Amino acid sequence: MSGRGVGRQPKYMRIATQLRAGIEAGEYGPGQRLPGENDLMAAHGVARMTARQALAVLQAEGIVEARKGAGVFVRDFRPIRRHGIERLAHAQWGSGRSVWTADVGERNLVVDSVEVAEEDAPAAIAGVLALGDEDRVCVRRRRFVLDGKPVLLSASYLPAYLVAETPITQPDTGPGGTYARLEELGHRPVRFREEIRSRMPNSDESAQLSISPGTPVMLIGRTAFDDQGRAVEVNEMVLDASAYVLEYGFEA
Amino acid sequence: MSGRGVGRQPKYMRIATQLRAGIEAGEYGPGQRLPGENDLMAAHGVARMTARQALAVLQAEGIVEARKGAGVFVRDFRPIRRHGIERLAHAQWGSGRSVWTADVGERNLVVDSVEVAEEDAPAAIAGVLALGDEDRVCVRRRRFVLDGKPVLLSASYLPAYLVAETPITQPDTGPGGTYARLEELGHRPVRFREEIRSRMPNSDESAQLSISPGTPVMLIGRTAFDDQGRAVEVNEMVLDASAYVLEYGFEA
DNA sequence: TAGTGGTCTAGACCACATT
DNA sequence: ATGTGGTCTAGACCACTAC
Repeated sequence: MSGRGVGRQPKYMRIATQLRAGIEAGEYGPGQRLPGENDLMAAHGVARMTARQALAVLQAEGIVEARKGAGVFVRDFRPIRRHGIERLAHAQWGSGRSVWTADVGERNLVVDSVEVAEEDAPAAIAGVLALGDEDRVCVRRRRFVLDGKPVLLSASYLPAYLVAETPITQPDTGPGGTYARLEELGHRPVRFREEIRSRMPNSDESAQLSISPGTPVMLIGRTAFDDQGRAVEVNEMVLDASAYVLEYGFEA
Repeated sequence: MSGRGVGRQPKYMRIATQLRAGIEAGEYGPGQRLPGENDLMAAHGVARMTARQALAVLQAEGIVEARKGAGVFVRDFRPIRRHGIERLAHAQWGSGRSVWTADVGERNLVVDSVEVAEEDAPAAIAGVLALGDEDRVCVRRRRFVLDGKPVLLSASYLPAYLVAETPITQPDTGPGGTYARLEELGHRPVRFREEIRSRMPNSDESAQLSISPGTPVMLIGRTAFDDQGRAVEVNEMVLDASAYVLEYGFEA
């Protein structure tokens, strides 16, 4: 081999850096095709694996997307804004609107699939909801699709004995959704806590959200409390991080 | 080659899946070493590149960390909790405490480096702060280190003409920090907006936070408004996502 | 059909960390 | 000194996409 010690940097990294610069300079715009493996082999006189490695760097950074049989393309981002606080104001769900219409502006965010089940409570959930070992939970799993692309998985956990025989155990919870039903049950949510983390998706999340390599997920864990200070719902959400900006506004 | 069509899955993926299962089953605990490239080659009868690819999958998922010359190890996570709202309550900075002491509990989060400069405003910042083309900004760049590991980069932008000749242009802003000084200038922050995104780090962020492969960053963009509704500060933060949980609590 | 990215082999040398 | 992961070559066959 020749001159690896010279550049101080691995070849694949130099190639990746050069391509990245081209993208940032607008030489390759969003949606456009980059030089492929064969192009890079010829242009830089390297083996296929080395060219692949360079492209893999950009994929891992999430700025580029490989399409089998077609090429490698610059990714485009159009995240939607999720208002963490206003969207849960009582006026929103008190008036019969879906909590999800406030989010998206002109774009089309819809529920793709709903699945309701009664299950044993995972330990972490049971702890938050203050359930006993025997208590079960009602789980509402939903997937949301934006313009045809799945962007959000949601699993809502509620104490089974609390919501039994109510529309909450049905796919369609009726006007105002789960929170309006909880209010009718005497457990109006008055306080919320949201916890946000981020990590790379596991293979399951990756498949369900068809997440491209190099894209993390954001995890929102929301707990709803009634006026007794009692946790009545835990909602675990998994978001495609490239599709979302979360916003929180508050007073000092 | 033999039998790739049989398993329906690539070899490296089968190997990765098996290792992942071992980790989830506790067979390899946090901090423990996984079978290395040579082990996997022998155990599965594959070439080095294939074994590498399997380990690369787990690295990209952020659940495993390679240490050159030593081996591949299961990562350990101990995120710290950042309270997005209580921490900015007036009582916190009004009484002369640092905004950063409320966060961390027993652990040791300290400022590693401070850099203050007057610069031209980036377009996006200028827009939020409603600056003209000629206006400049005071930029306060800081890096925070938790138990020896850098976890947070912060860049605070303020209109230069507003903070000129004040302690805000000094590395040490005095008791209560920037917000206490803004209050003395008649621009007490009364409202905040935080926007949260997540993506993979660029090479600069990766280096400054020494982020391991497969770990995203969270970006918090905070805007502070005074009682005139005027934006007086924009703070752009980059967090190591494996080190943080963000928390927001609010009323319905 | 031609070209693309995806997987895989069987070698090699290197810098590095631990023993 | 040994073993580890990191880089790289030069081949190969495959499935897929676009024409």
